[in-house]
Amino acid sequence: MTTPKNDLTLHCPKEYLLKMLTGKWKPCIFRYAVQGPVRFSQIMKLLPEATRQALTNALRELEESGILERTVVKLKPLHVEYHLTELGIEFIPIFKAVEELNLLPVMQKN
Amino acid sequence: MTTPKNDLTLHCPKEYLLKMLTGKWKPCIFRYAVQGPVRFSQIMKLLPEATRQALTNALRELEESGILERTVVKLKPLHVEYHLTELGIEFIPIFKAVEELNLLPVMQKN
DNA sequence: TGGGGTAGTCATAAAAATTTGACTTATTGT
DNA sequence: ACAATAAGTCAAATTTTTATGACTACCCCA
Repeated sequence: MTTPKNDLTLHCPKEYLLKMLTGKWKPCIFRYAVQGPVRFSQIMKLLPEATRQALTNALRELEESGILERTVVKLKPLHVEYHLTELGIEFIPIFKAVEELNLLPVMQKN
Repeated sequence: MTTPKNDLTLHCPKEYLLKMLTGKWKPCIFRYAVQGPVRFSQIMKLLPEATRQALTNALRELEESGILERTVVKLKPLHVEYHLTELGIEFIPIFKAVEELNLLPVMQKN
């Protein structure tokens, strides 16, 4: 997401933000990050079906969107931590709104 | 979206819903539909960059997700109308949450 | 000096989404 | 009967996204 390929900003600047949270793994990662800082290895365990590549892509995009920040933690076993930025925190209500949906009619289809 | 290829339901049932609203044009169409029923031709005028095909795809997916309903209006010039279903109405708060984001830090990047 | 852990990168392949351009169907106005 | 409008469909090409598998870099401990 260096320069958004499918740039919705012209027509719908706000929907463009919705796009920032989409992709196969970004929503999941976002929700983990809401709980507190997460490590790369943690995410891999939480999402065993995702490949390293897929996760680094998702994380880079979340970074470039300004939603997550990556920091190297110089401790014990040196590791990397991802945490929500101020902008990222502003996205939380969107997920709150998703949480409050009545899923039943949808889930029954599957 | 016959059967979702990238099925997030296993890990994140709710994010799967977010996916229902994404794609290049679905968010835009959804927002028009929130204002009231919209016709195919109207949407084409509102989104001149989208092709017919792209719009029919998006509309079919929104239908299959149970968000929009398609009805043929037997009047004047016979036409087709898309309007939000009950489930669709439940999605409105998600967009409300998007509306309330502080966009400035993001928009300045572009 | 050599593992083991953590966090990646890189090139390539496969799959999914989107675009292109031509063609279709039904209804209506003249 | 003819053309126009509204709402499409279809096959093929292109673009974007995601997956695969091999390889790298850094630090720490024994």
